[in-house]
Amino acid sequence: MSSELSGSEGTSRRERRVQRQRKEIMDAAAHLFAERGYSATTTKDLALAADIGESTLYGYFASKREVLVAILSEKAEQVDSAFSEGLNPADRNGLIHLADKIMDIVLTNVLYTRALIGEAWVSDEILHNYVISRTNRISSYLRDLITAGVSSKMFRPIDPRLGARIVMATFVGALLPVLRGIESPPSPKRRRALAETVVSLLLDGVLVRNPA
Amino acid sequence: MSSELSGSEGTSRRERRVQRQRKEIMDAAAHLFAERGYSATTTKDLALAADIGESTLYGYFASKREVLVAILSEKAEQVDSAFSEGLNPADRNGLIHLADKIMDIVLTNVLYTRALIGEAWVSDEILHNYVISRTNRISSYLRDLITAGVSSKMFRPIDPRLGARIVMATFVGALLPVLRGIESPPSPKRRRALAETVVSLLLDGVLVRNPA
Amino acid sequence: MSSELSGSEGTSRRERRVQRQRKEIMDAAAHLFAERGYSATTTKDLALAADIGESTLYGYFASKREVLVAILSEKAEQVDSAFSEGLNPADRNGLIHLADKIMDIVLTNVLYTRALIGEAWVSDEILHNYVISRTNRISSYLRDLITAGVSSKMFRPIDPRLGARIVMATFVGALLPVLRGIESPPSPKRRRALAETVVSLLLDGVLVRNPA
Amino acid sequence: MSSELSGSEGTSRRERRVQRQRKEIMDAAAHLFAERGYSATTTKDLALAADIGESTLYGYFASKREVLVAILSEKAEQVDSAFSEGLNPADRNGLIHLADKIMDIVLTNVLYTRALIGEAWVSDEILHNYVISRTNRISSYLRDLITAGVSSKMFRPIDPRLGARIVMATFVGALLPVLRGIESPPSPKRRRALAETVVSLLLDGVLVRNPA
DNA sequence: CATGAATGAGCGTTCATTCAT
DNA sequence: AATGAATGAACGCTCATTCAT
Repeated sequence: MSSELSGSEGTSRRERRVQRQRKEIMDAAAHLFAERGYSATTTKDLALAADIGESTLYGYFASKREVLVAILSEKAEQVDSAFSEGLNPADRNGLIHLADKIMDIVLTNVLYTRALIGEAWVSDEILHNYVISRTNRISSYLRDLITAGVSSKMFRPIDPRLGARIVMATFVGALLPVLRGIESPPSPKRRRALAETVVSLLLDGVLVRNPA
Repeated sequence: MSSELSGSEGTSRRERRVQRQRKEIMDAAAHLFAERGYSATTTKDLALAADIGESTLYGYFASKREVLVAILSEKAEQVDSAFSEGLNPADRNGLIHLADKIMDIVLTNVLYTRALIGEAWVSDEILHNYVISRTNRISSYLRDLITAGVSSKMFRPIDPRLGARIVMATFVGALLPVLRGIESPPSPKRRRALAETVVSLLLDGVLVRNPA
Repeated sequence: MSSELSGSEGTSRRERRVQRQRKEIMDAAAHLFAERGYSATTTKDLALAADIGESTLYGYFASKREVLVAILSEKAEQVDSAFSEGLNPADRNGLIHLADKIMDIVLTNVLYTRALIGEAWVSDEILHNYVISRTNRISSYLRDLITAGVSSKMFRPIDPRLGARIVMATFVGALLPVLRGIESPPSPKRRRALAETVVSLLLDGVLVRNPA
Repeated sequence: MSSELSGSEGTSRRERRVQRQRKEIMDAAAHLFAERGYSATTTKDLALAADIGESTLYGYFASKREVLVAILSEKAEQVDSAFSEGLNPADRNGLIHLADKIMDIVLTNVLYTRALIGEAWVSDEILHNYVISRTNRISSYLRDLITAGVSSKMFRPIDPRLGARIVMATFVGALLPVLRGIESPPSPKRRRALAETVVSLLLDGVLVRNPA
């Protein structure tokens, strides 16, 4: 009956409150980091946005940079776990689903991703730990896919390396305006349509076939 | 006798010297802004890199931000003049040439572009004045191209808006790693090959045709 | 039944517990104050060393400075009571015993004394209340001793004021390295030997006598 | 005639001004460090005392600690150079002169020395670099002196180590009240008298000789 | 009563900009 | 025209103390 007993899994009420507060700070911070960049965001801004005293921040994070790292790490975990479910899209529908999923992950974390890219643009450490290590996995997956497509004669004989790069480039470029905040995120419906168009374009090209 | 008289066309020797100094400062600044971002670059850094006193800076620019604006404006002019020569690539070779040219412009100004993107990522003012106003023109051109292609039955009936976006996305995404400094710029030869592959992929898609 | 009633003499069980806790805090604090100084010791350090919550401290002391004052007052009491037993060393053995005793008091309270000196070095209040008021008594005792020695023709006619000062200086200087932690405290045996040497040197000087 | 030429030794007018300003800051700082200790002195205090802006400080010193180090290093140099002139006091007058000299050095640098001791009391680094390295040299010198005195049968057979320690202790203890600011520095005359008494006491002891 | 959490005040330090020369 | 020196404002961060539980 006591509060000690009420937490059955070792996460006491206090600990949960700490986690909630951390999350609130991280959300507010992601917002600011995304909007004006890490360097240009002050701890005063963070405190104000999270509605706490400036020094209270340091009860939850050891430094301003730790807030950034916590944000990015959390996001990284989410992305990793999302991709850990096997990706085996051999057909057109599978590809569309994959494209849709990637966009879903990015778009439901717009702020986090925007902050990530902003800092990765100037920090090699962030770039390698949180971007390249992730994109390498996707790139590797795409290369395998293309190689399989080519050897099964379904695809024209293109360089898998180059092909993978172009596919990724297309997605990255397509998502940038949303991440930057120029465009509002597409509805699930429009997202699906975009995925279909991209996949169709990649597979079929833009030219009319069989100009019989 | 005086320097006033020696320059008959308004660009006196003194003025030319000022312009040369401004340019040197801008080059050094572009380097630093690109590498570590505008916010994280100090005026001391700028002065050191340009080999002048910290206060001398203010003889040439009204503020640190003015240096950034000057850099971006100069770049914008270059890009605009590059695109002002009519772009009329109706055929495959014209498209390849266009792709090559865009990449050329970006890649011969890596530092400037990197600095531009870095700051446009956080500043709406920079974004609209120096990025969107530029991309809109390219986008508009691509839409026209696609519309023409579709109505002439050369292209499959795709949404010109979406098509233009995807084409641009592909280029942007492909150039990002070079801008960020992960990859070294491609040689003219490899650049041409890349342009050909991209255009080929866009036009023909990846699937084998005539699975007759 | 209540704790109020259980303690018939004013020192209830609770009060004893409070005193014990205060003592524990003071011991931990003396350690820290001695090692790094009062200013450089944080209340967090104190709480950690005393194994209590940071705010619990304020249940036992009104402020950080109160902890210091409590430490010094306790030490002052000990010293006073140690000296209150009459000091009447008229002969060489008595002097040696006195020297030994002073060193004993200081050395069994190294931490306290080190903290005291450290703070007295910068705080006039501490200096006068806890150092000078104590040293004056010893000084006065020594002056009497010397005066007696001189008038009984046992000592050469030296200024008692100056003599007392030099004797105290010798002891203070000799103990500093131990207080500062450069040297480990001497064993009782070595302490006695030191006392003998000092007294011998003071009484007899270093020159060979009667080289007759 | 130009300012370039006026500085004949490479120390330009500017450089001299910088050195003067540094010195002024160091003097003000020594005062404050001596009075309230290094930890308890803020950069604001320093700036106020030196009558400059708080940030101006950093044009002359890299950090608050650098100010301390500069003060102590300068003092160390003075002491070293003072002792570098050979110390060869074989007779009573030589000893008195030595004692007088040591006191002179310390007393003409009361503030510096007080700051030094205050910080050496809590910082091992300061203690070893600026105190022990200095005292070791004096101690070594005194041991040699005593050894010589003993082997020439002028001194009674005492342990040179212990003897040196006691001599130093006497001086240190005697100077402490002045350093701490309890007593004003003695006049040269009184200083000489003190030196004579100390040496006399050390050599002859306090007891009357030839109690025939 | 003990405590983790919160915080205002202030710390040492940096920086874009101005000023005196 | 060029600059070293100066600085107010603000930075990221710490700390003695208070408060809610």
